[in-house]
Amino acid sequence: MMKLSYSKKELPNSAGLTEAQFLKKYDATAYERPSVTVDMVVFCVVEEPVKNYRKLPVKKLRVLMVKRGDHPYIGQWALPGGFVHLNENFEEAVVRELKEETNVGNIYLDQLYTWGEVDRDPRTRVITVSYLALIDASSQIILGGSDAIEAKWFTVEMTEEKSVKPHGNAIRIALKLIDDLEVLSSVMEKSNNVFGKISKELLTLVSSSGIAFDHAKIIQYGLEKLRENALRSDIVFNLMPESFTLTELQRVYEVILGQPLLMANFRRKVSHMVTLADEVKPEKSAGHRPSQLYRFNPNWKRDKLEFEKAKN
Amino acid sequence: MMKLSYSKKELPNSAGLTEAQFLKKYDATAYERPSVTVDMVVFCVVEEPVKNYRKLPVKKLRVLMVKRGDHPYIGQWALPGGFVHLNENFEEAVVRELKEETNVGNIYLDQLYTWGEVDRDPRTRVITVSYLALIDASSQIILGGSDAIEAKWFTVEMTEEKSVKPHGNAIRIALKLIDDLEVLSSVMEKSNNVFGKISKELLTLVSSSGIAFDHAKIIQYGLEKLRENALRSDIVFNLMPESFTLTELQRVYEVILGQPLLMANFRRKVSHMVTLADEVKPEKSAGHRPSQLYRFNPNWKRDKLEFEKAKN
DNA sequence: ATAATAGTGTCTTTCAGACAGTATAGT
DNA sequence: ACTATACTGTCTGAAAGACACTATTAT
Repeated sequence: MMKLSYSKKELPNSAGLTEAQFLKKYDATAYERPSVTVDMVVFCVVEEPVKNYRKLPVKKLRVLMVKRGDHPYIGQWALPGGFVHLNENFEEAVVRELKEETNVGNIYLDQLYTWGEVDRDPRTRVITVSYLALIDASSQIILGGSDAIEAKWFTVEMTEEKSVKPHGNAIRIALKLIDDLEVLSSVMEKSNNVFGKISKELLTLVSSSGIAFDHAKIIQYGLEKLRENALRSDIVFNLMPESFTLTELQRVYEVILGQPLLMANFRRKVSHMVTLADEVKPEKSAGHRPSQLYRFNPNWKRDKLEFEKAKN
Repeated sequence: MMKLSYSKKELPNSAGLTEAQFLKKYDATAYERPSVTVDMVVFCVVEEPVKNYRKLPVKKLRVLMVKRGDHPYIGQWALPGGFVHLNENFEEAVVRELKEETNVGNIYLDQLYTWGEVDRDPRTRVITVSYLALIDASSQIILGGSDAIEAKWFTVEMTEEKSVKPHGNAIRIALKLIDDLEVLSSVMEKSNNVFGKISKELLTLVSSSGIAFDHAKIIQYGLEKLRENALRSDIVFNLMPESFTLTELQRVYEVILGQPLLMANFRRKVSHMVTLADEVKPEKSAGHRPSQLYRFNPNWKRDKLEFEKAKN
């Protein structure tokens, strides 16, 4: 190894500059640079009452959308989000933007994907770091923050359907965002494109009505990740209130996964992630056996390990 | 609903501008903007010969690194990558940068994570979209592309170790990048931080020797994702040559997962993803039963479905 | 009694883990 | 014969799926 007569910090570059000199001279505006934003896919699950007084309310998955007040896509609905300031981290930007539109504080955040297609915004090159946010519907959000921004929740419905294509098969995905007043919709197509021996999943936007930019794709991606992680982790509990019945929990899983689950098996699966709250759900005129309330056990992984150790 | 006298495109905003007028006036430089780069974690698996003539060569996981010729971190090793041009997509930038340093063409790419901490680069705010790239070692790469950039492969070794902390437990991760001439190393810590009821995994850099920026974290993240996906998908085949023996395939899985696998079970697991190549591995003085060659079957998912249908 | 939800027990099927056993080459 | 890799068969136990059965409440 070469013997250094400089300390690391003083090592000069090919122009003879030390690091301190180099940084002083560095021109951050030498190249044209893209805009960077964060967008949030904020999900929550709410109950919709049902006519039959004995039946349980139906759970619906909702996503938060914001009405665009300016070009481009003026009047259409977009994901909440905004530009990342130079002196803030992504998650700080997410929290700040969310505060401007809602009063949400401490929420679950997870980075989803970064969208950078050249033409995705007609104004200029805009790169969007998207985040999945999950909130508990009982901590009711007051929409409309400091700005006079129009924001509301839409019920999410997504259906998939195989479509036969000349070059291999594809899946057609229909996304509907439903509200008392309007229905937004989008059709996407997921195809398996093969480059040489490498096959890659490609999601393309076929049509979009009322949903701005490529935000339908971002919602689809967010829901897909939520589905994948629902069975592998405990993130679903971020959608639950402090205490809940196991049936309520099951309905939340079902609305995320888009399919019914068998009660006995579901309870076996989640049993080690919850603890009995030792209370019964207070219901007026339930007309059926009262249900136990449970809480999420944040230490379930450790507890499970100890339980299995004790068994052997 | 309000009746519109304008078509959507002609709808004026609050300043009375149509979309065309708005876009013409739009000043893309109004706000200060960050730099955006792509960085690639390029893995391959190579064989290291062994003294005993009968024993099989040992597989090693390698990652491609580039020597920094300028400040900051001059003389240290960094992931290959570079600035994203305004008129190119991320993957185009990745392919372009990879061409400048190697002669690699058609390779597997998958977006990993976007790193945006304010202080991660001393020059200015730099946001990095990281990509996982897998290449087959037999398609031998010639290092050093158009530029006179010094690039080479380092063997990756990562060990994890529990460390007890006052606030909950943490995992200490030691990363070593090994080469004939030098050893780079880094220590990281993965902790479970709890904010309210939300618990979040946090990876922090404890120390880094010879590895520039936060690139040790990016390598760790890339290897973690590779491990997770190795068992769930077929991406490992992107590390394999056209034809291979099942033992070779198993060794590649083992070096990724960092643990030995039982042969019989492994073969059961991968059997439906490969097809017999109807050849035997040409070996000089093997001293053991010759092994069959297999190829990856890109249609294994469809074939598996049909096979299960036929059974019922 | 009825209809609704709440909750448990258990059979079956599937799949991962462990391991014993056989096959085939070169020295 | 020995030793190395190559490959198969099968036992076992854990987990997932399916479903029957019991419990409790208001009307």
